[in-house]
Amino acid sequence: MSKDQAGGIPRPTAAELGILRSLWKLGPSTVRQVHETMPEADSTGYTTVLKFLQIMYQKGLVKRDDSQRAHVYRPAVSRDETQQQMTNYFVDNVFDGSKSQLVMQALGAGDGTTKDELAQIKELLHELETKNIKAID
Amino acid sequence: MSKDQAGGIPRPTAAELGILRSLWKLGPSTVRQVHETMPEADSTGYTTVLKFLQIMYQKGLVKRDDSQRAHVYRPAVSRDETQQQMTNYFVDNVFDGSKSQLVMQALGAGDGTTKDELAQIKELLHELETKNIKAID
DNA sequence: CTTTTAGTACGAACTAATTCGTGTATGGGG
DNA sequence: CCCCATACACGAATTAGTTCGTACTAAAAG
Repeated sequence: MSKDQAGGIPRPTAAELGILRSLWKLGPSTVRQVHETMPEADSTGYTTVLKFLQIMYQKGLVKRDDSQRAHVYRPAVSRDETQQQMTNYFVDNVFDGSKSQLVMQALGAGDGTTKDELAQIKELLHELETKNIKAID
Repeated sequence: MSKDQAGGIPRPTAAELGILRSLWKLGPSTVRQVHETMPEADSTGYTTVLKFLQIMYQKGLVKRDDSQRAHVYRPAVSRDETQQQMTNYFVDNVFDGSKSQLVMQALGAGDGTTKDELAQIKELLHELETKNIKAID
């Protein structure tokens, strides 16, 4: 079962993703800042967060400025890129590669989509439709 | 970092999901059948598959009929249910709980959506819209 | 009846991911 | 100058997931 893809930056693990989410929200931050603002702040030790940031630095998931005593970390991968990558992987493994199946499942299930969001999606859908006439047909 | 949810059946791991996918496709099957029809058949040992089915049986992910010498396994969880569950978990962790963000991401990215699929989605969207007028608004 | 074959069970090795303790350095107050 | 608070590094324990070898059993073939 393959884990990461040719050349690129590896998919973050669950814990790594949690930290990336903090960084995406906070922007460049010290270990302390990340630790303090994490949802699981009290259940996770400071050095655990530190260790993850170090690992992630090695893997190339974050960049860091160590010119100050308290190093400042920032994401090396964008939120969009990562979401894209993880969604592709997810679709392949859970929906046999069918994006539309995923979309149906997500939209179909219960609540969670407001009028505005629906409108937004509809718009995107319309755009795609016109584009696809040329692309696929 | 939580792993499974109150009371219910745990999310399958990567390898377990692979086996479930086989079972969903094949229907009730022996270990041999699952093993032979797996995409990774040659790279995965027979006893590995056996072991997973045993583990999954313990966890309640599969049911089995052991009245014959070669036990027959079948999914204890439906494909839809599982996809639903895994999608919810995924959305929570990767898209901060926003289903519509996931949908946008999935639809937006490149190819992979045919005219028919778009039409299908549009239809579902329309249904939702009318329903939601009462539900949310 | 004996041998081969196809099956289950299960321990245990191995790998990946997570978590933290301990050592050590450094900058600022007293 | 010394101490304390705060920081990084890193080994190592722990937990989760994966993989397979080996032992044992039962049916079928000879």
